[in-house]
Amino acid sequence: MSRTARTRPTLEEVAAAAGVGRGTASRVINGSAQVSERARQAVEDAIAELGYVPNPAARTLKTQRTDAVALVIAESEERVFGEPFFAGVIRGIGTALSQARLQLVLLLAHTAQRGGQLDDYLTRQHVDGVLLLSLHDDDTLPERIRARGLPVVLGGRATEHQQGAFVDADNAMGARLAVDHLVARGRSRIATIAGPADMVVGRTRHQGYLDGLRAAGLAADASLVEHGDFSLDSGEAAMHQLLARRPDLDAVFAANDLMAAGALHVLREAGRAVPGDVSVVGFDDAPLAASTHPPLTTVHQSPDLMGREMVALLLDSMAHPDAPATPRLLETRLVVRASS
Amino acid sequence: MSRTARTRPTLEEVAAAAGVGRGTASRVINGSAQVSERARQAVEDAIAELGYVPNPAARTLKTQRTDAVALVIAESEERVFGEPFFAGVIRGIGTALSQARLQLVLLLAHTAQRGGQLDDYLTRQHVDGVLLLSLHDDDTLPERIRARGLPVVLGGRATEHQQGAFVDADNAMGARLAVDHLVARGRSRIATIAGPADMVVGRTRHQGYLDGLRAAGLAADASLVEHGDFSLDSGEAAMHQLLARRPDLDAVFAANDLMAAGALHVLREAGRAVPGDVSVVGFDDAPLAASTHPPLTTVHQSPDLMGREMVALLLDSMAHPDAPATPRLLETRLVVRASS
DNA sequence: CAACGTCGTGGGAGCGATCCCATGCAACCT
DNA sequence: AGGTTGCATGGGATCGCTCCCACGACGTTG
Repeated sequence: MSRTARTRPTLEEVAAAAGVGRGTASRVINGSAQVSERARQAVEDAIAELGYVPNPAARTLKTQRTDAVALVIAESEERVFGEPFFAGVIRGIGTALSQARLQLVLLLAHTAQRGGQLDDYLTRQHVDGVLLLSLHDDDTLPERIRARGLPVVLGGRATEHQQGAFVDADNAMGARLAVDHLVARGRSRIATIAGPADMVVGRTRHQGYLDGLRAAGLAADASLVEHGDFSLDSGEAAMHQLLARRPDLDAVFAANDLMAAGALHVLREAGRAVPGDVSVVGFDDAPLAASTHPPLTTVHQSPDLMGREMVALLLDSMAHPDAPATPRLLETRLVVRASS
Repeated sequence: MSRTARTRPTLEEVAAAAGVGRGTASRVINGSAQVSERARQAVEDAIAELGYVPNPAARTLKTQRTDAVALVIAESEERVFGEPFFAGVIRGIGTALSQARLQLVLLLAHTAQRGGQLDDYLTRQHVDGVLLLSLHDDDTLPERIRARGLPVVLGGRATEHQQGAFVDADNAMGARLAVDHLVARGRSRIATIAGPADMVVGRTRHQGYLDGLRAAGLAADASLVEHGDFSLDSGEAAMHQLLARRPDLDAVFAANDLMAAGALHVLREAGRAVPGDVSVVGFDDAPLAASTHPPLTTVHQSPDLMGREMVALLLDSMAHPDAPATPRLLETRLVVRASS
């Protein structure tokens, strides 16, 4: 523990201390069955005694595995941090990777380096696999990485027809649940504050909203649709528009909680009782959903699980490089609070 | 570019293709001056031709440098993500490290692994230096790492008398600026919604508040002090308390923007005009500060800069292992908006 | 013109692990 | 008793790089 250990001990020294050969010591460390109990004990004692830690560089050089995985986050999407949802995903990733004893190398992809520096880095020489979070529609990065023979898993889809392995929340079904719930509450003039039309999440949740209306036999009405950009401000602005256009609306489904919170403000200022006059449902089940006034009914999705599933998928493709990529849609569920 | 490159080329092959020896090729790659123009050109051409990327494991094994830096985030403080401030710090760290061509290894320290796994990882064998974000008061991790001979830099202080290298915002001066500003606006019954008393940030900003009062010749009054936990809710609760206790207050300094936003809500509901009756100043200059009603006057600090300074300090101690650690306090400045 | 730097160069040694092969030994079978 | 199997073992070769030393060619100097 408190030895000055200027230079770390090598496997050779451990073997010597244990009175065995290098090969046997290596076998103990890598958990081979072909070792006598006596030798195993001696080696383990020596390891503890000397405070031995295997040198990962030497191991990588020989095995051609790095035991590291890259998490790439596009700079333009750096809001990724700062959003509780992505924070949760990263946490899930971290947990799952550390259980698998893999290192997490964080790559914040600056526009400058996207050219080639990033691509050069994403090689078997540096990492065994790649996780990608939140890409643009047109990004060819996944294909480029795959072309280099590295397994990739995306968090969220970049397009509706995403190729390869990805993990995404079942956004359409989530939105559908929200609308079903509003219908069950007897609402019939259900407005939506949709996300940006140029983002898959936005489009998919909007589609789920439409599906829900159709299933309930309600007509889709463009005057009940307003788009926001997932920010609180945009939620407020959209709610103003909707109220002006359709003062008779009796429910609002917002594509995320932040916009729903904005809607709540505006409804309150406009003197509409929630949920008396208007029911409001959000999406995400973000921390703030529990502390709005009134607390927000919302569609729950689990960021932590998303991160863990991304890692699970990646481990799969690392183990079976030629198996076909299996996307995974994560279940959502409705959390009913006081706003509906 | 599009070659199938099943196995990456080695330095040996580059040298052969360029018609030079391994040594010369290595010199070109590492920018040695002792190379003829002709040889340099030949090697560079061969590198481009073959798509050569040096094998970092081999390099590390030989040089004993990893060219990687760990960023350790304590799990209990995982809110770190999800907060715009820390998101900015991480971004600054990422930028600075990539400019220095260092890799960022993210370690989310789970309580389980804190025991020894984490300690074992933090060795010269794995990383060249360590960045620590947001520790608990009693954490001995920095000392343990330093004992292993690894440079460490903290972001934020764990105690008032923090040993070693750290970067922190000048919180006391920032709070002082806020109070000075309120005094200049003619306010004299200045309340504060302070942070938790068991956090250095909370204590330091509170101290700055007291300093400001003293400088203005105003008496510190316990009835004008309420503590929150940096959340919006706690800001609202604190504001209720303050109003009940001191209906005559004419200004509030909140230790962060979120609590200030909570205070704004409560003041508005209580019918106090801001800034007519009460001036409000926050701390952080978080994104939300610009979109409160009214927009919030606040103390600006730059998370991005904090991240970059942490890296600068770390690079320093990596270059001069025996130089004394120099902490760095970052300037803050007041951003005056409509709330004061 | 011999002696001596200087400069560019090639290639050996070695970093610390893993893998594999050859070996020794005990146990089991005929 | 002799042969065969099986298991635990030690150590050589190897991964791809950097460092260092030795060497030849050239220019400078006494």
